[in-house]
Amino acid sequence: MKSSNDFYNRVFKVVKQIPYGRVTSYGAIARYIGAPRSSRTVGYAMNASHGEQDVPAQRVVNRNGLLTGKHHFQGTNLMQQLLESEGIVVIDDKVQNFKKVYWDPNIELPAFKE
DNA sequence: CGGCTGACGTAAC
DNA sequence: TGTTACGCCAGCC
Repeated sequence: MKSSNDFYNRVFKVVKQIPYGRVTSYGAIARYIGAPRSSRTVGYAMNASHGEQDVPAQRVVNRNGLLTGKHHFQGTNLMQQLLESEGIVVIDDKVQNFKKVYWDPNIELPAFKE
């Protein structure tokens, strides 16, 4: 197996492991699952995360801390509201103190374990 | 089977 | 330091 389906599965799994009040980037997840060049595909996988209620896609932003995928959410600023509800300061679709709330699975997590 | 698109990232200018 | 161009992998037409 280890096919595209697994790729999505890994992305979902990592995103689900994101702690409360923290955010991460697509590239970090991509690198963690073993696809450092598939950052774009990670975001694409997030598109399918809509079927996964346990996947806090709002905690996943780009390297700049910008809420690039907020447009894909139901509401116009639903993503921002969710992040602010977690204590994350979001101004102009940009995560403030991104360095503080940034959560890197490659650092926080020892290794990928199924 | 070929080509285009896309919630990104890095390099180059 | 800001902007532009390219690459990357997976999904869809």
